[in-house]
Amino acid sequence: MLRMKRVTIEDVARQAGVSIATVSRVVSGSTHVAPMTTAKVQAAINMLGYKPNPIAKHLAGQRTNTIGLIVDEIVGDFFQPMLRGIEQTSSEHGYDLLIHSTRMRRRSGSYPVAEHNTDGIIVFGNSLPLDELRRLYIKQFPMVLMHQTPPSDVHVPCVTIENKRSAQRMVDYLIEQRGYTEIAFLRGPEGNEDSQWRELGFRESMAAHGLKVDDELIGMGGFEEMQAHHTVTQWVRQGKRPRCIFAADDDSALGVLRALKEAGLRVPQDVAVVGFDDIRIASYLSPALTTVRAPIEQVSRVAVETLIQLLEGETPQMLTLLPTELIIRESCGYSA
Amino acid sequence: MLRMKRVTIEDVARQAGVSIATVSRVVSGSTHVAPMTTAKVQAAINMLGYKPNPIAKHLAGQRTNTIGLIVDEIVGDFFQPMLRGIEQTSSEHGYDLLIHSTRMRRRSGSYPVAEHNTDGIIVFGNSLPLDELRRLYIKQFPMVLMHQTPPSDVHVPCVTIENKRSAQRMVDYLIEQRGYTEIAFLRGPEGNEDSQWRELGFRESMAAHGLKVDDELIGMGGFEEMQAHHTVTQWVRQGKRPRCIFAADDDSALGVLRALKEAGLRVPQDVAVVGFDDIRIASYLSPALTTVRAPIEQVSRVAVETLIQLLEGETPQMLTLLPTELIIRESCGYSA
DNA sequence: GTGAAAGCGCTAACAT
DNA sequence: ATGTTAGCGCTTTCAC
Repeated sequence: MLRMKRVTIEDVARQAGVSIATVSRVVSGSTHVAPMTTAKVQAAINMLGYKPNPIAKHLAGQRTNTIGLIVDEIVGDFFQPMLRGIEQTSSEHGYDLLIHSTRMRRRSGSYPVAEHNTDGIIVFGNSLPLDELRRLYIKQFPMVLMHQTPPSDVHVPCVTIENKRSAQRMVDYLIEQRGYTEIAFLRGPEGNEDSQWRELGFRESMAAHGLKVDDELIGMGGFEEMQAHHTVTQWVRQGKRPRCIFAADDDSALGVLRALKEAGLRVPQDVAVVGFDDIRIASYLSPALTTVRAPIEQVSRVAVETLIQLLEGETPQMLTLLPTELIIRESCGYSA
Repeated sequence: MLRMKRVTIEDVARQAGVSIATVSRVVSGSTHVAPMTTAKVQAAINMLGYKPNPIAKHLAGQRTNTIGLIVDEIVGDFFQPMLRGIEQTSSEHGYDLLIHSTRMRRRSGSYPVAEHNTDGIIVFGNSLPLDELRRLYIKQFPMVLMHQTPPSDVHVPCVTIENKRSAQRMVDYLIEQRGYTEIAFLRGPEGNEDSQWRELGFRESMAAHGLKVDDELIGMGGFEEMQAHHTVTQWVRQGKRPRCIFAADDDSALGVLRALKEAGLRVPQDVAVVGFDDIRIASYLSPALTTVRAPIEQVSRVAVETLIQLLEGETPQMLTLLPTELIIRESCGYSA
């Protein structure tokens, strides 16, 4: 495809009767330029409709003015608010956004979004393998992690939510306000950090109330409707029937609800169910799902702001934990 | 932030004892290079860990290897499958993805994602004002429209779904299979093209069956729960009670369902409701929502492929209409 | 305050 | 088959 001839800095310089250096100065505002000269240059710029070419700027200036976002997979209710926060904040700060999903690809061993085309990146969860993370860290390439803390030898800022404390508060509520003593927990995927913290919060609350955690009632939910459904169906078949099930995320809570319904058990009368995330469906279910609302968009915003601090040479906070909100609805036994 | 000294093409050339041109040839594979030389260069590349700098490549080569996506707002259930399709397809073809939302911004009158940093763009809906669309078109800048046909003077490929035909089929079903004769229609936002085609399909089906469309029963849904709720609530207050309501999208169908419930009307016994899109919630509602499933991810894939054809100088299809699927659930009166 | 000129890292003629 | 070199459009010393 042929590209039309662009208006370059030279055209402007010629038109204004100055050198390209002066035009550059006027455009960037880096050095003082005589008011008259500035006016002439501005006039030429407007007349010609000059737009600086960012690519050339990047080559010369050694920066791209672009932020990269690396995610595992573009999927789930989680994704949209996350991207929204990142895009908006980047844009507000004048950065472009390059996005890349690492799922299913790994062409030639190198990642298409990294130091060569961005000034810094935001890494969601464990979308980047540890060795790549280390490589970038050693190179001192600016990056911020979201929803995943870095390994101890990688000293990079991290923004996430108060997983442990939230789970703890939820379980406190279930025990203290609803009077449940037998609570099952449905884990997220193997190694998922969010899930680990939530489980820890669950266990600490149970312990703090002098309640025993029955290991038979710690199951796999996989942050997935299907897996959770399977686990709970098995429980029911084996005669295990906890009074309450805490699913580590709302998607698995969906599976729990379906499994209970199929087993002829009523929610919340027979079994109470709570989730985590407050996905959109949560409030539309009947009974509506009690859950924890995570400020996903806010996490994104803070992540971008943290990265920009890094880019500007400031020293950002290394760990940011954003607070959540308990959303009490009918599925836990509450009624208005 | 200081950047480490990069390994450049010159370092490789020196190390391999050849010229930079030869290195460039080996890397790009553009011209035949003697096997021995190739081997030497490869060895040097590996040894030094050389990575070509895309920015320099872009400046010199006049292309960015990047596709831009322009959307209005990052919001809704629609967004995630759309982006997913675009990201995957771009990536599969070796393109990076730059994304920009035009909502709420318009810094310095120029758009941050356009001809200066991409080889071509995909424009969703009417996220780009007409004058900008024209400007790019006149410049012959490669672009493809999604879910919106271009104005007649802008000859650009467009990919969308069979809106009219789908609506028609839905209404055919409602009339022929369910026996409804009085059907209301809830429009999308003013000027939204999807909605216009859907309304047309609705009207044609009604006409084809010799049924009158009552203009009092054409209301505003705005592709939004709130607006739809408001409209239907007004209808009920005014004693209008259509036997069936066709909401132009599922979000508005949600508002319809809520309004009817609040008015004490049963779905589908008193009023049947159908939507369009098949958002995730649709199947979880009770009654589950009858709707039209749109192949959103597929539209994205085709849009990217079309753009790439354009970039490669081929002549793509100018209009692609992807078929949909009727999803019949309980809200229209169907029972298994 | 402003101009000249040296890069930034690479591609693509043009030579050889 | 390979080397030489002129850009790509801009930023940034370094002089004047």
